[in-house]
Amino acid sequence: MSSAELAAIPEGNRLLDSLSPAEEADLAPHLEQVRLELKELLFEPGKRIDSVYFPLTAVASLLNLVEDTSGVEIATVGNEGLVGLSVSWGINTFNPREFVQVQVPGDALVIDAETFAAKLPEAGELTWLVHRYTQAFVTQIGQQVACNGLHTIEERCARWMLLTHDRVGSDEFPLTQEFLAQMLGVRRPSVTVVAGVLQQAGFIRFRRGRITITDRRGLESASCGCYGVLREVFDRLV
Amino acid sequence: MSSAELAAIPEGNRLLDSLSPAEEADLAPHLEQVRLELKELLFEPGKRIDSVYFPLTAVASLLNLVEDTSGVEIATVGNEGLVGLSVSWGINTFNPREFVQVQVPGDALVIDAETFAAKLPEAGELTWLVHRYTQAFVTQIGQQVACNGLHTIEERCARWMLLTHDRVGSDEFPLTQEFLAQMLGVRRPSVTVVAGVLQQAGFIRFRRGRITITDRRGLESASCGCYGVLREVFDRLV
DNA sequence: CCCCCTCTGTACGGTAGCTGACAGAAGCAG
DNA sequence: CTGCTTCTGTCAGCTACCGTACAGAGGGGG
Repeated sequence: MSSAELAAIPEGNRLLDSLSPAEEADLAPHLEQVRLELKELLFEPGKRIDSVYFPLTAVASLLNLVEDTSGVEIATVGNEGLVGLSVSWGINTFNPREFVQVQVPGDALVIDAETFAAKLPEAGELTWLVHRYTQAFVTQIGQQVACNGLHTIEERCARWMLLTHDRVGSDEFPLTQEFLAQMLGVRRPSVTVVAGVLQQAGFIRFRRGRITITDRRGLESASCGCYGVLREVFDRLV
Repeated sequence: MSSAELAAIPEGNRLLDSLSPAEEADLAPHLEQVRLELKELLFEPGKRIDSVYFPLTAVASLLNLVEDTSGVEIATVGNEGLVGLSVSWGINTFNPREFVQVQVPGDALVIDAETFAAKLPEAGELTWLVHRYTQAFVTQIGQQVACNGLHTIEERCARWMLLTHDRVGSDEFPLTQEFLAQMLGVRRPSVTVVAGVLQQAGFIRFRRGRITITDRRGLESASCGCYGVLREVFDRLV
């Protein structure tokens, strides 16, 4: 990390953007802007959590290691949230069966975990913000439980693309079918098939590791209701 | 509710049992013992949370309303935890798409939500307890995400029975196949089939709305690894 | 320019679980 | 005992998805 301190917090993270000037000024000196690269691991199973990340344009996934799989997605975090939430309830060691990986490269703000934890008991805006995000985060995972059990791969693919699209703020971003298959916990050829359907319908375009969203509305119609639910939760709570 | 105040906290809830005598004495006057009946709703979608429950022998489920389903299970809470956790992060209105239902009738301790919330900022044992349980709770849901997507109905049935068995402290408890099917988000006949297999193997016995666990070890072998993971998490954190 | 590697498309047999429908059995109420 | 309700068992056909395998196609590096 460089030691360049920030005088003001760059815009882009929806949580931090809603801080008052006073709290922003208080926090800014402890934040630092970094670039997160594709597939970079932010937290690894059982390791110490020493930083908390607020994504600006990057998107990361919380993944669960199950048996032989290379990780099923539990939740995604982008500009609406933060990575390392458990610090807020005093847990500084990462879950031994989970890890966090960058899915879409981009920028993020970083703060030292202990510094962050020390700010929370003051019960200011930041604390309330984190509490609201906690609620949104737990709701997101809960929805994911239902979605994974009930909905088709096509619906879930669409949902995933929409959620990511909302967070990167660009119609095109890197994504391989292999990667998406891992997130959803399904076979890669299954993704190829449904991606073909969605592409045929004109909703998306896949091109060797990059996806372009060409028709959001269409994609929404192909998705299960979970997308709408999650979107609404984040709009309400963040 | 009766207004009978408790001088000491009855044993049975693993969280409360680990409090020191001093903190126990502090909390006891605010707790009250109640009986929770089968299928009773503790929290309903979008309603105010005015009590927090610490199950003794009862077990409750957090359920997600998805479209037309009558609720898919997100998490179960028994004597290892508490119901109404979001109060600890300042959220007093229940999620508009979730509710909590009693699955296995039994006793619980109740405390007024505001009284409970007021105790937390003191950062004593109780707070730390709640924080550890928060971590366990989030981990449980995360595991459920992976489990729902990857494992067979038979494995998930076994996992569910084992988790419940751990919490009720009795080999027999009420359970219909219809109910279990709803929890897992599958059809009832599918449950009948796998229940038949498990019964044939001598692990359980179903008798018109009641189940008896006859061979835990066997049941563990039929379950997916998720049971072991969750068990380990609760033992470590609670 | 060519090679190679990664990513994507496709195919075939197999199976878990679904839809829908119905029949039997256990227990309760009269 | 009789009847009704609730719970459990079973079946036949169907679909989504899996396991596995292989063939093409885009694109960067030499």
